[in-house]
Amino acid sequence: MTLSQEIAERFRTMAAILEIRGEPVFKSIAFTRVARLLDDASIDLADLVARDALESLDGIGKSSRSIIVDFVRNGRSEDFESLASSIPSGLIEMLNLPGVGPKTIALFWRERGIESIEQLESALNQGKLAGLKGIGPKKLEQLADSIRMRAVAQTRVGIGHVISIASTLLEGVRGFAEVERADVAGSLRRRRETIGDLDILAALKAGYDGSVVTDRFTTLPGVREILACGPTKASVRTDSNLQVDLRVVPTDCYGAAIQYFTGSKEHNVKLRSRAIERGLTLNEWGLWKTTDWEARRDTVKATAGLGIDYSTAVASRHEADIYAKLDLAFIEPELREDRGEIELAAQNKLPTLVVRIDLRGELHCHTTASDGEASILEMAHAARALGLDYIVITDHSRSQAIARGLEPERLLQQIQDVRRLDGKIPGMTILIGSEVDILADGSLDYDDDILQQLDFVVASPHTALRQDSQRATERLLRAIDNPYVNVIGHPTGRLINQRNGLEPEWNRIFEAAHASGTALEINASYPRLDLNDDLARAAIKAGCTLTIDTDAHSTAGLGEVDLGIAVARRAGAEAKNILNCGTISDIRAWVNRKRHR
DNA sequence: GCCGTTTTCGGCCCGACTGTTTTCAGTCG
Repeated sequence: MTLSQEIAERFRTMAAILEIRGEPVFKSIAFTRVARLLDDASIDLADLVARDALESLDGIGKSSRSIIVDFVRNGRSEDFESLASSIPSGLIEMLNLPGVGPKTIALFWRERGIESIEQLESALNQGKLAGLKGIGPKKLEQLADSIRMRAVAQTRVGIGHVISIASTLLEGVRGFAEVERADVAGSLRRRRETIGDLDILAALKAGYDGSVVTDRFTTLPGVREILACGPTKASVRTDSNLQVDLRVVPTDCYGAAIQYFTGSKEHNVKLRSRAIERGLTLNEWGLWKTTDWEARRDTVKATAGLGIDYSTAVASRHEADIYAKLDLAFIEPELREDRGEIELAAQNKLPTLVVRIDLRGELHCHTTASDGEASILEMAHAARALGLDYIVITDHSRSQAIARGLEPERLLQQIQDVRRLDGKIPGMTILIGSEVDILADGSLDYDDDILQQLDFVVASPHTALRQDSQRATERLLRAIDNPYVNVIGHPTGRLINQRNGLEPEWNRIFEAAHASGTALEINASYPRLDLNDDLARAAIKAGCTLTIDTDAHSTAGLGEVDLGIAVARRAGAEAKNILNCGTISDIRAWVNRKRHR
């Protein structure tokens, strides 16, 4: 975690405290906003503080600036500490309990002296919560459930696990006779790397009752528990403990609804402010002239949106119309995080995001020579069948003994094999490379006289992934400095929800990679997705070139690139930012330029 | 707490569902 991200956590804590203290919500919103700003991997906090330029960031004012400066200069902040000591620290954790919010926490604390989840649990067991205003038998039952479930409920699930569950449920909903169409919304549609809960949106055919759809949804296979079920919304928990929300809307406002339920929340908040500036109101039913909407609001509430005439809406049926009528270019779901995309859309300066067909080659994959399942030729054929023009064979280097990493002699033999096979498949160029280990000290697993015989070199860290930031920085810088290294493979070594991987000083890494002509990989295999979206975004901002590689260990693996594309799109990447969206000549030029610099 | 081609004060997005209520507060996204 960088210093900036650590300070972001402090601001989140302060926001939580303000909520529990019952301060005006806008204070905690402001602190949460500062936290989001500080999460951005590309900001150089030390530099901003040194230049006294913090307040140039939209959302940071006097108070926040002073707190940040204190943390950066002294490692602590009196403002933070006095706020933190104003409530017991155990209260903050209670916010994680589903169904428990700041008001409830404050009530328990004030009326019953409860200061932690543990105390809440024992008070519950001893019946001490009975008689509190607004707390009835159902609420007590829900509390007990929340406490029991808290360990599992806290973690967001990796996108690789959610996708198959989502497609099964989506297929189920699409099968209902009353449903015109259905899609995934929420963070899965935005392709975030982890998913809190799954959102599905269904369009109801004219003349049908939404309750029929939500009721039937709760009986789909895999549904374990029903959390809520009304005429327009149902919430369930699956056998795999994933919460799934279904929303049912009339077809006439499907576009507004999919926009609304795709989020992110922050993106939508800003969009609605933009609507207000134009005398409009934006909600899940449509974009309306505010006066029109106010005349309809009561009807909508009474009929769940079925009793209104959508032809008077400024936009409702098509998602693209919502953006167009707000004078914005269409914003792809992957960009909807309020990271500047609305401002870019207003100036028609959004990036043209990379798409799968932009990819022309694979730069990182394995064969039976190390731990892959297919031969060189089988991999090359499969790549050609996917429409690719070139493939680089990059088996593991010798230190990866467990993956049958190649000793220099076997690598030299493989060079001969590839030279012999290249040209056998029309339209496909086969290159010989290696995924060479970056050892803990930054030295490489092969000598330069071996590396210089290869067409392309991926250098990756596989071990010593817990080393401190300074050593990690020196390690990666040393690898980047090697003239034969063309891309750093899965630069952090992280695995989603399993390990954090290396946390070097990214500004130095990006600068060196850019200056030396070394690409940085977005490894598309789950659970790697490494670099992640934030770091990839910062890398592009720093002028770096990226690759999108499958790291395939089988012919099927070569096709599993979509999550990597998604990461690149979330980073705002265009084809020109991605090395393997170039031709084979571009790849050779990339290699030669670094060797002769 | 932050911000300003309507504002340096007065706003700050919007609605669904639940539970405990006789009309609404709290939570959630």
